[in-house]
Amino acid sequence: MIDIKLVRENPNEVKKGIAAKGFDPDTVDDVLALDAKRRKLIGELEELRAKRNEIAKAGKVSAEGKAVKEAIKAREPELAKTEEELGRTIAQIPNLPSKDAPVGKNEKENVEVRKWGTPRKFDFTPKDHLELGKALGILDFDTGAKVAGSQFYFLYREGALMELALVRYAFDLLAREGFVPVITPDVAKSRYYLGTGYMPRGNEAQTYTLEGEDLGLIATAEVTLAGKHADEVIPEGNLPFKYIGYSHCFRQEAGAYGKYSKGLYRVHEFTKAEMFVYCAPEESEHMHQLLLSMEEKIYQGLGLPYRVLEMCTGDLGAMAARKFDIEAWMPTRGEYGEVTSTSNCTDYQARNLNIRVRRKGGAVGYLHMLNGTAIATSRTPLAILENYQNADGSVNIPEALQPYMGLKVIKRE
RNA sequence: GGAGGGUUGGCUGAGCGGUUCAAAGCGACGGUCUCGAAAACCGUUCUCCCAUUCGGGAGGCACAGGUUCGAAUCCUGUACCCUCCGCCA
Repeated sequence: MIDIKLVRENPNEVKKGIAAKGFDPDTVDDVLALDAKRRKLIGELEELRAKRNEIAKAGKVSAEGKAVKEAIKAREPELAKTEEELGRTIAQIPNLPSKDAPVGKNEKENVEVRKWGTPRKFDFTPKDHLELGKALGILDFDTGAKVAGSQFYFLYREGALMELALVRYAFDLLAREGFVPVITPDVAKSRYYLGTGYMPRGNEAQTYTLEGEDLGLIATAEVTLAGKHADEVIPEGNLPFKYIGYSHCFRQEAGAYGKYSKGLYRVHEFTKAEMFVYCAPEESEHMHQLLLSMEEKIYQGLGLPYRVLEMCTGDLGAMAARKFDIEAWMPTRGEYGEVTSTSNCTDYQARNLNIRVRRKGGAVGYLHMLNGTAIATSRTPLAILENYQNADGSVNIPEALQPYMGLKVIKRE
């Protein structure tokens, strides 16, 4: 949620930020009107309550007291309704983009920050990961579809081992950097998936919900790691908290079909190691760069050529003030494809989940929250299979994973 | 799944229908003292609304309803935590 005070005091700046993100700036006027209405109702109601308190002091049954009670009861629903409406409306205002975020309408205007590595030139026609995985007997979408539906898959043998190796590789690397390894639940209550911005309904619905329960399958450990400290006030001296979380991730991907959606690029369930940071506001920009540098370290370690993109304002989404993606080279696509994303959500999620910091001076305020992909074990194996393939259909294992897998190449005799 | 017990400001913890407009302690912050610090002493330390200078008012005791002139306190429902039993990886 955005700071209502910011909307009141600086409506034009808020409108500008909203418009840059491609959201409707008129929402600001709706919020201001509802806020004014709310304050007027509070004034009236408080006057009545003061009267009630005065009458109650007399300490006896009174007809006037009864009348005031009825008047209060009659007015309270209108305030409740206004506040509910205000809450719903203000939730539609996204986090404002950072001043550093490049202005742009959509993903076409994202800015390439840098490139690392050189895409390999093949002296044979490279196969895509589906063909490679099937021939090697390590990746099986057919059985996934049979048992769970389309866009689910089974992993076998080295495919299964590679997933575990990738997770372990990322966990070991990040634990050395001071991130606390965490395994979280794969489900969370609605408050947490909604508070982190994952909707179960609508055009871009992500979250699967459990029938008859206030629970949803998480789309990322960001949800559970953000929920971990909900309603807490954390002493400044204890920050930052840096976590590397493991979870399965479930996504409806409603309406997300395109030419690159096949195979491991877009699936309903995958495993992910996700970084998550809580820090003081003035530290968040630095932490964001730290998360990005961790991601680059991971992909450099895997020897996958990549480029870093900074999202323009129009492609930031509601939560992020600033966001970087890493795109790894995907040979059969002939271009780079997203494998990580790191967002600085500033105080926006913290306000949703009521997570605050107690400053050294004694003041209390919302802290900043950031997330970043370490390894998604769907898209990263995709990139490994395609980049490390040999003419005979075997696939080399990146050096960094060899100790975890105990082999150097995946091949079938 | 069954039976009990519990949930109070940053923390510990009183209160169990009207001198409590949530006691007390701890911690934190400001001040006095000091060359400086510690100790001691004084003050501040939930949220919202109005005045925005002194201040005034309302709400808040897990959450949502209800009873009452008056609810942290009584009633109903829900969530979570603890103990025991059952079932089970």
